[in-house]
Amino acid sequence: MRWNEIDTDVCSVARTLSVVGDRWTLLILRDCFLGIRRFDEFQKSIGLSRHRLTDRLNKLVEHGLLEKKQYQDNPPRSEYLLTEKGKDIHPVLVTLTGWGNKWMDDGDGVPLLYHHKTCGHETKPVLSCDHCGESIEAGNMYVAPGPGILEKLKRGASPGYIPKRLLKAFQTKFNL
Amino acid sequence: MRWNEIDTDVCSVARTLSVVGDRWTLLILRDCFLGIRRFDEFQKSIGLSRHRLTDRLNKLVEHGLLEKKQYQDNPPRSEYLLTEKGKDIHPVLVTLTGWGNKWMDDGDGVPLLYHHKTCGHETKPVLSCDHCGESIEAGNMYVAPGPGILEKLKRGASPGYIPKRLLKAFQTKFNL
DNA sequence: ATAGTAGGTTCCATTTTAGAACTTGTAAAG
DNA sequence: CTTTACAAGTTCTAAAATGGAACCTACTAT
Repeated sequence: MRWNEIDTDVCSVARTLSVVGDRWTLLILRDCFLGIRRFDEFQKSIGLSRHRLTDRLNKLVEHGLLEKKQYQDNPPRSEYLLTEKGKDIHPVLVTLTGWGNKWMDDGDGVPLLYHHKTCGHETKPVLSCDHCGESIEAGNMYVAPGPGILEKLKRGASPGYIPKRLLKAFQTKFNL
Repeated sequence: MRWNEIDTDVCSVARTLSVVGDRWTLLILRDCFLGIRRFDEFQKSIGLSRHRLTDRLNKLVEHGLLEKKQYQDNPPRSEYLLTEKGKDIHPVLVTLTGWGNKWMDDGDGVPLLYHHKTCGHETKPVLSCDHCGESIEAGNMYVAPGPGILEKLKRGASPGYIPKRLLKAFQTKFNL
């Protein structure tokens, strides 16, 4: 399978990765959250080739995570700004950072610390349930088929990535 | 810059991506959380070439996110199990899923829904502060230099990705 | 007149990847 | 006792993606 086919997978992880799942793209978005907006700033900050950067920025604009805005006419110069869709990537960067802070320390300690304006303290963001507020971990949650999968199952197509035993459980439970 | 150099970057996002930031690796981990353990299951589920799969699984074992465990001797057959370090990737997958659910719907609705065992309800996990419990968003948090960056600044090296204005703010605030 | 800045594009050598075929060892089916 | 299937890889080759350097354009400052 080619990478550019995974955006049609019936999986939100795969679909998200089809947009941000290549080398560099998440680093570009990291930079955006740190206030970087211009081509050369991205290039110096990240160190990828100008060639790739052009391509990645264009893709992010195409996908609607960044907006390209001309800030002067002559010569034409533009900057790249996060859209609502782009800003929504923030939790992904926060969880990636959390893992790196915990598992990829090089001995000098955590590179950057987060502070929460609301309470004024240093913070290690954790996932919690939007319903009850309690913490969400791999062990206290489970997945159920959503409309996206049920729709495909009804049409006879089964999303390949769902393990057989899970699929059977779904079929039994939902009479498919 | 080559991709395999980014693990030395003074940034937890970059360091994390040096492990899970290529095509396929996060899909392999997604499968692990769905209960997949064996080579052929991964291959059928994800559809990447066997060649790549071998390589990715080996890297995940090398980095300590998966453990390779022989479950029969003759012929030798093994399965890949999540370690503690691997299980800690869960929040990353959850936030990626959240973004995909919101922004990459193909019209059929959300593929998979999360349920929270603790409260019994469907849940959309959100990030919250481990100190006060209130929500964490891009707008109500900020970054400060941690020991990892301060250490490098004292040695005269400045992590390239920090924007100049942010670096200056750090230097003023911390007398560097 | 020369150098610098900003935002690219073009070219080529190198690296990475996909896909198919092949391997090894066992067990089950005809 | 020969073929087929399964599991987990390995090997090979063509195609695609990438990094790095050089080039281009249109100003501005020295």
